[in-house]
Amino acid sequence: MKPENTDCTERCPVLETVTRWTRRKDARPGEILDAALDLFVARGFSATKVEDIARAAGVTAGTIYRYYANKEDILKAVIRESLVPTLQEGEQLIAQFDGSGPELLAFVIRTWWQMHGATKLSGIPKLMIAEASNFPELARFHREEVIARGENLIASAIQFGIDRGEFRPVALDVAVKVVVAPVVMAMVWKNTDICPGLDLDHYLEEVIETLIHGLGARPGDKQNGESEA
Amino acid sequence: MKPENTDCTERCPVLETVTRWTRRKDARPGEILDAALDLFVARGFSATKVEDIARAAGVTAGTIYRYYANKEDILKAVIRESLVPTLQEGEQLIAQFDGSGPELLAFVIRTWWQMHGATKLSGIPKLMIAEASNFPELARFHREEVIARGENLIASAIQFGIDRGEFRPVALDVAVKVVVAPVVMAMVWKNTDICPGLDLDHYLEEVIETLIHGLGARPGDKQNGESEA
DNA sequence: TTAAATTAAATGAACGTTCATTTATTTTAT
DNA sequence: ATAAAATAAATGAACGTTCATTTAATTTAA
Repeated sequence: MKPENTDCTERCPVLETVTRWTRRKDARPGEILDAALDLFVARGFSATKVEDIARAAGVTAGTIYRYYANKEDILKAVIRESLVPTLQEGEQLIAQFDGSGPELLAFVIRTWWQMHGATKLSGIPKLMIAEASNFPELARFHREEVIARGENLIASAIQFGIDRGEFRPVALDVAVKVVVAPVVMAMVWKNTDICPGLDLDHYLEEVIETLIHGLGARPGDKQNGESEA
Repeated sequence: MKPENTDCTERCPVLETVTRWTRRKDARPGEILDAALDLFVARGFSATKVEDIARAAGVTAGTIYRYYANKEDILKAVIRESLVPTLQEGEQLIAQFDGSGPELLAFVIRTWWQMHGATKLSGIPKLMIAEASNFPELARFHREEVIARGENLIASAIQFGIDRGEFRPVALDVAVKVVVAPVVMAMVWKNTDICPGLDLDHYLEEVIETLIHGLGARPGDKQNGESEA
């Protein structure tokens, strides 16, 4: 009986030949990023050790430096490969959507939650909030690659509703934050035990309800572009 | 001409005698907490070195351990001494308030912002979001001493509006989060450069407007406690 | 045989905490 | 009052870890 295979690095099927490890140049990066996302989300960027990522990915710390220049580079890659693609997908979904402004806004929030909130990606906002000030280059990357595009997406949905007279003519940059804030907080709460018992789905539906009626056009509203009375 | 007094620790007036330091048993703790809050907020808990706090407070690292058992204890003291008292103050203000439900909600949010958002204390939510999972005891302390009391405060304001028929009968625990989220995010944004150009006061007024109308009672609402039709 | 992939060990800086020692202040005894 | 004695504040160096990154040695695959 063989000893338990506790720290064998191979994951691919190995039949007869007992090799200590196998060369898997193409599979490594993905496995490293998978492990890194899990750990970054659970413990934060600083608190995650490169060696932990390595162990979770079935390699040694040294190996990681063959694929990524440094720890920051790992997180950038995680964002680039797993988060950014979903934004493109989201942009397409919105372009195809057919319905009212309020319906579009609800759709955007629910889709956002399905694609991020309900997945491991929900941990990234907390990560960036926590580490942005200590890793400015990381913050810049995230702002340009993720936030800017995500907010454009929300902005277009709100503008759509304003144009149809269903939302009041709020300042777009501010309104975007009003929509973004409760959703981002939901992701933060999901990845912290700050709010143990909260039913996030219930919360989100209430957010949608509140936003749609809170942003809704009202009798006395002046039209977009009009000057003060 | 004397050499510049670069690292002299004394802050009290010293006339002739050049002393390396003075004993200031009663002044030290406050100065240490002041410095600690600044640094914790700016850099996060983990990233703040005890020696940095010491230097900023005009003492040495060793001195800090005369007053606080460890780094976590410093943060607890900061919260206990600077944040918790403002909650008591807030509770009183609300008890005295005279006005409608929507007016009370707006008052609570503006007061909260004046007392926390506009001060250094605004950095604490970011701090807790960032470190809660790595310092469970700190998280528990914050949840019990700060969050629980703060949410009771919000809850009572919303309940007041529901009782007067001005707000619709939302689930209280969820509604509290709907109110809390955009304010907490404002504090987070204020302490990160995630949203560089945002006008937070404008944002907050829009949040208030949106919440009041979003939570507002509407013709078809069933009364609190009624069963489904 | 060789080059690329991977490991394992080494490096060096950082940091929370401890503690022996120094120094300022307070108390005591005269 | 005063000076010696006692107390307690504060220092600063050192310890013991931890951890990102580097380097050298090994293993694999072609």
